[in-house]
Amino acid sequence: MNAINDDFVTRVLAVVDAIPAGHVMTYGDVAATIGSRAARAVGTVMARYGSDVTWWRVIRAGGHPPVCHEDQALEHYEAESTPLRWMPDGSYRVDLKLARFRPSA
DNA sequence: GGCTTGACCACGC
DNA sequence: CGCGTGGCCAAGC
Repeated sequence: MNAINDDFVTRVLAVVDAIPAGHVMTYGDVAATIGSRAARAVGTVMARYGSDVTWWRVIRAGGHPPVCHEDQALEHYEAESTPLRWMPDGSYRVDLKLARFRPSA
């Protein structure tokens, strides 16, 4: 589209920033949205530049947020009313069926 | 130039 | 989506 977003990192940040409150996207979906399959690269970018975006709206395909940030993300999910699914062993996961945001639709 | 790392995904059990 | 294995892609050295 534009030359202002020709950086891989900038595209990821733009997609994440486009996710509305209460919705989440998987790394693979973000990668596919920018026209790539580099789900891992998306995560790496988030780890470096995620401080400037709503990184908690980007999770894995299993519905589990970053291993070192699950408690941080949880507080954001409660604040954004994101649908959560609590597991019997005390853990939780985002309800992808309800919270998964699709830019294609 | 190539090798290693990484907030991953799809598939099989 | 419980767990383990292989593979794709991009950035850093």
